[in-house]
Amino acid sequence: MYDLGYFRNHLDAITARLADRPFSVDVDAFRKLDGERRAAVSEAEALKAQKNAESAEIGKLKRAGQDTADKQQRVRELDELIAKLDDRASALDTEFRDLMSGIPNLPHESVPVGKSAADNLEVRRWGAPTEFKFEPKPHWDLGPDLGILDFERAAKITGARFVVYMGLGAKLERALINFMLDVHTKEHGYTEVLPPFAINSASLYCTGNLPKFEADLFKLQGTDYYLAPTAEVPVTNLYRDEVLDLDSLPIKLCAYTPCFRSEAGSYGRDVRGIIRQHQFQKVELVKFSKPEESYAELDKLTADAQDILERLGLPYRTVVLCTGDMGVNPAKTYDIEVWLPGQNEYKEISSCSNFEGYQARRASIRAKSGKSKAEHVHTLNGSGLAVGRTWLAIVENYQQADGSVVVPEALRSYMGTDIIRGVK
RNA sequence: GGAGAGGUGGCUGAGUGGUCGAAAGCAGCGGUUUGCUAAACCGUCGUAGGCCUUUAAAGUCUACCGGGGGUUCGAAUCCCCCCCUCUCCGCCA
Repeated sequence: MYDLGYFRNHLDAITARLADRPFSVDVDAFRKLDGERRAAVSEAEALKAQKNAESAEIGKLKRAGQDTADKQQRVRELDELIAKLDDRASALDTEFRDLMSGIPNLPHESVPVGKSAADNLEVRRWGAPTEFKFEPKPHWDLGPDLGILDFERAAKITGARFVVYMGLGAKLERALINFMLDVHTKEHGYTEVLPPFAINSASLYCTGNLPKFEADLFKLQGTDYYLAPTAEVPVTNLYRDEVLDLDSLPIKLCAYTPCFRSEAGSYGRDVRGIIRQHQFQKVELVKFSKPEESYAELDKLTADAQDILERLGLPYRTVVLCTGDMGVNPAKTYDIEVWLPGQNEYKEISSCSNFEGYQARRASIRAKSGKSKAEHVHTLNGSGLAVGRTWLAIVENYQQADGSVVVPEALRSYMGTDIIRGVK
């Protein structure tokens, strides 16, 4: 959501930059609707002012003991007129809001122009793709062979795109969660949050998941609650409708949650293994920043996520998403892609974004210090990391010729073992 | 699930039909006083939208006292529904 005054006054520049996404702002429709809406509001408000004045008059006359029947009748008639104008004004206002909330965020000036993932800009590469003296297997073979992943039973108890982790597989997931939370809280300065996993529609609206992406969510029947698609939603909404102390910024939070996504529209993509599931675990990083510091904070947040991969010895690269590949809500996004030998490619394991004031305006998250007027903060978030994808990256990168998996040094104290062998 | 009490500005809290966008206090901001600090005193201090204006400010209007509907010429105040918080009872990991 844009600031209306800013949007009006920078219409040409905004329209030009959004064309890079590509998104075409219907400028004529905007101007027309904005004009009609303002005219309708003015008209209705003028009548309301008249009505309020007459009502006050009636009060005075009554206290003076005079008859006011005529005046009351006139206000009643005025009221009918106002009701009609109000209906029109609010209909136009709703239409206008829908138009505005459908306009994607303005890409930051540092975001490269491009059409697809092929145009993303690589900004960092760490390590080299793992080399093997044998043919590496994908995790969907390694996992079941080791008895640590069970797709068939997951399909039985729930359905497709769910998985059961068994034994050391379950423990590896838990170890990763604890490892990530420990590094972020003890060394990167984040405060741990454990939010509700079910969230209401207002929260989803503020982060931009609703109304546009309702189809991607699981809704709890008979309630206004949805299963969280990411901890970004509950954690960003922590300070919805609040005025924070500017001096307390940046606020740095991290949260472990399961994430639930219906994956509507992704049929046929990543169908094998645990790359794309209806439920996956994630440790999320969220920041509330001063506007002037938000890009420095984005770089730090991205570095915090990369640090996890480096400690685990997993090769990765980081790209800036180009205008054509980024989501509608962020102003800038870094994707961190981990090397997966089983697929022979780099695959997204974290997405770190600066939303600037786009979410904060929807959610009314502001900050002030003493003399300053409350201003909207900038919100940022990124995966730190997607646990399931980290799990499979370890299994694939640390696999041995005999099918066992070496546990990365950093996880051994959490795992209580340095190797995962088959239980059969 | 049952019974009761509540939800008012950044915070605390008064306000049961018109003079209420809302007392008072705290915090903040500007100032006076003052070796410094503290204190005291004076002033100021909500948000959004419309009009006016080149913009902003100022001015003015509209809306907002948990959310939605209703009664009334007029609602923070009365009525209905919902949400949330607290207390007690029941149930329960």
